[in-house]
Amino acid sequence: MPVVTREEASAAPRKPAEHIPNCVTCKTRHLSICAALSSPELVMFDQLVQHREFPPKSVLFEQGAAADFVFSVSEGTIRLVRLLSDGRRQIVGFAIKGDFLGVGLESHYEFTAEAVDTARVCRIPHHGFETMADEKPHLLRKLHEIASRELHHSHDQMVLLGRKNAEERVAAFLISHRDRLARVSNCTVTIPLPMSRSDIADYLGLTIETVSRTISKLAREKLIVVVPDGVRLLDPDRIAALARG
Amino acid sequence: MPVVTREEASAAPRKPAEHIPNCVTCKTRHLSICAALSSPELVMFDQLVQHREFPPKSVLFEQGAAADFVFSVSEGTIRLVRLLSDGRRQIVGFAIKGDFLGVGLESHYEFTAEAVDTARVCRIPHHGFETMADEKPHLLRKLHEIASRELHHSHDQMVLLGRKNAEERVAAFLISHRDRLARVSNCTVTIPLPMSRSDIADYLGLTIETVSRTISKLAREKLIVVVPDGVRLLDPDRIAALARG
DNA sequence: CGTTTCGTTGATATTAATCAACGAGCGTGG
DNA sequence: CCACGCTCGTTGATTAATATCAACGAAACG
Repeated sequence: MPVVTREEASAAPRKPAEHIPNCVTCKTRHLSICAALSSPELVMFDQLVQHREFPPKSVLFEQGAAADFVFSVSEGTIRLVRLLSDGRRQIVGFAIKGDFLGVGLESHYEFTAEAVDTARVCRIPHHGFETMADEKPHLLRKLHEIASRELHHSHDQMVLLGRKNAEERVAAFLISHRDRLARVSNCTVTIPLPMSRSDIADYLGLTIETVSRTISKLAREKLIVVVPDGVRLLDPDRIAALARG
Repeated sequence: MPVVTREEASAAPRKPAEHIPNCVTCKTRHLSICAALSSPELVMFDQLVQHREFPPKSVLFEQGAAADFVFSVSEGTIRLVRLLSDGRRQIVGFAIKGDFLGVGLESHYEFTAEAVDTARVCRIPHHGFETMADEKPHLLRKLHEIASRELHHSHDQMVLLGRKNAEERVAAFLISHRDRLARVSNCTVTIPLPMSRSDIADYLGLTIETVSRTISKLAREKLIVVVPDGVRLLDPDRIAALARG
């Protein structure tokens, strides 16, 4: 089964040509790891950073490969994928603007990261970043805060996967995704969903069909409206209540 | 339904009377957070530490409560519990000797911790510990390593909960638990399981009955033998293969 | 020594998975 | 430009895995 064409799946990231991005003038700075850095540190950081654009379906890095880079996401959506040998897939997270990849500073990536839509990232050589973290405790502290937040979120996800039914899972996904988007944009009730039903299913431990049916059910009950590439929450409170379980 | 008697559920920890534990002479030191500390730092650490013993079913701390202490486990097994409002329960982890609780340095505990059997812990006031971490980057670095390892493990658990069947879940639990025990004791094929079937079920996102049936099935297939308060692996390799999925 | 808890096993129910079909949208190439 | 193939999402019918309900024996406990 041919899944992707050579062009779109090319692992080679594109360098954006238009204008030169800069850490100091970066608008997503305060949302990202860079919020921990002072102005002079930002200048230093800027020396390390490589700006890259990954087209849809391209791979940022592969599970098990040497973790030569860490990443800060500037734009787009990235799925974080774990595979079983027989093809079963679990998505352990979606990274969006402001998110950091490689927070564990591990020597090898523990999941594969694939662009869902066009993703722009700051790519930082692992070694340089780690050196900087070792020299600047407040950066390490920020890194630890990020890891702690992710650990907390992964516990939420364990509750979801272990104990919630399909409807609760989908509702929880919508609310959690909305909350994350709200932090980095002005999204409130209309939630863009660039990822496929298959991605959502593999994130929620369900099948495509169950996700589709559940979304249809929520729509039938007038809790949401399905819009192109997303959903709109008609009754966010009741969705949130459902999500809680 | 009276679950526990006043005596055993009393939240008040006991102070061990026999001999005075000491961080410098502590035998589990190299397994724990303390591995990051130098000798003089250990002395300093010892000033902060309160040694406490928690009887079975007693609560170390409650989800949502102010995180006044962090903990290092010296002995015993502790279950880390998340509850839904309707009583559904998800155990997000079991802490054993060498494990650290409160790794996120969060202001409020994000789960409840309950002793499964008699648990001995080093309890450290949050504030003092955090101050020390802020002053000693290598301690913070160690903390971050621990958090990263836990994050990795929680991703494994997401794969388990989202995509593995009952047999794979039980096998994975046995192998993972064995590996953790092996790091801190000489356990290899006979795995002590102080936690109840109910605990295992709530950890694996299954019911008591399914856990029981699955263990019986593995025993019937001569992959394990059920022993009092544990199991013995007859064919660790095949169990491990099952666990992988 | 009764009572309760725990683990096990059996019978049945239920949820979500699987199998299947179909239409819309999209890109490709005739 | 249109036809074709492909992917994607949706919906329906059926199956399968696990949950639920129920009963029981053994061990633990007061």
